[in-house]
Amino acid sequence: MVFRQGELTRGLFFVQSGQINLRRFTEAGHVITVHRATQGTLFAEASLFSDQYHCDAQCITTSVVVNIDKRTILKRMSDDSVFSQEFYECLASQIQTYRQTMEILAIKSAKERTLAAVAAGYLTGSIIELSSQIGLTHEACYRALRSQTNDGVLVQAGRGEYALWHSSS
Amino acid sequence: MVFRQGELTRGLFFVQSGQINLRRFTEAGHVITVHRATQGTLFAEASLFSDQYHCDAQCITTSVVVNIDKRTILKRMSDDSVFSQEFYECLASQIQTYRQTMEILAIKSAKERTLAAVAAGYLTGSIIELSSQIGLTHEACYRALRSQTNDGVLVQAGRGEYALWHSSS
DNA sequence: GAATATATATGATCTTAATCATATGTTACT
DNA sequence: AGTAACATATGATTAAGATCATATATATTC
Repeated sequence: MVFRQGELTRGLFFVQSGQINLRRFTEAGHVITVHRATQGTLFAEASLFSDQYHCDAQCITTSVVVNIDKRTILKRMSDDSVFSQEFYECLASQIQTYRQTMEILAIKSAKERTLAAVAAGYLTGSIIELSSQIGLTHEACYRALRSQTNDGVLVQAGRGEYALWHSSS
Repeated sequence: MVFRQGELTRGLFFVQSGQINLRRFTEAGHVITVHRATQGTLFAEASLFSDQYHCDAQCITTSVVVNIDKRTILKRMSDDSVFSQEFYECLASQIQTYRQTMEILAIKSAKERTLAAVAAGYLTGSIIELSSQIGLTHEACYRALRSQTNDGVLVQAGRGEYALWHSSS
């Protein structure tokens, strides 16, 4: 557990190795995966401008993360313009990721939604993980993958591994 | 067509009126709608940090967009640390907005999802608009609003206007 | 002011994914 | 090797929302 929802922010984090799930618990008891931080990326950037973390950060594999102190980074951002710019880049790419996830979530059909998620490269971990990211039960996800495989749109590379079918090129 | 995937970036855009679809073509030939930019919002923020646009931007209605020059904004960001910080906050708050929307989208029940959206202040325009934002048909949305009103959780302020019921405080 | 378009609203039916159930394959631990 | 825990996978049933249909209220246009 890197941090918990409601804890006072102590800055953002860099993933040196492993994967970290950012999950938020709603008052209705729902668990939603807000983001999955992967090796070489930052997470909790928005914490710079809020006092409390608004989600849980939990390692899903053995991970090494580096905590980047809040005040230190705010100071460096005003001093070092190159550093500052690279930081924006990072935020902008997160926005793109969220937008894409939302577009995928907007797809009604489970079959099509699952395909879109696989096409967008969301199936890196387990299928259960994928299903929570795209708002489906894992059963519906399995069925969608099977169905797309039967249709020849996806190919099953192994147990729990699916990829887009590349027609002859 | 505002810009195409692969074109050299010339900055970001502000939507004065209309709607613009951002679409990406995957290597397998699939089309993914990454974002639909609406009136009063920015899009292609990430273009500041890359040489080429990585998606198509196509108007879906007659639209007026304002191009904000890339070098101008980058220069100002390195010169003016206050502007820079405000821009950063703008991106960070966009991320939080997306997270909230995703949280609402993650609610399975139409009734609960609609309530959450109203509670979060999403019902500013028409109910049809709300329904498209939260991934429901407008019929399901009307029914959810009626049901929550019957339960006394919402009150109907007028035709197409609903608000949270405030118990005595 | 009449005609047209659009938003609100609700009923009936149908499709789909959730839920519940069960089986098997894989990994981790002892 | 045996067991526990978990992921993958699929079948059966159920519940929920989509779809189709219709009615009315409001807004817009000529």
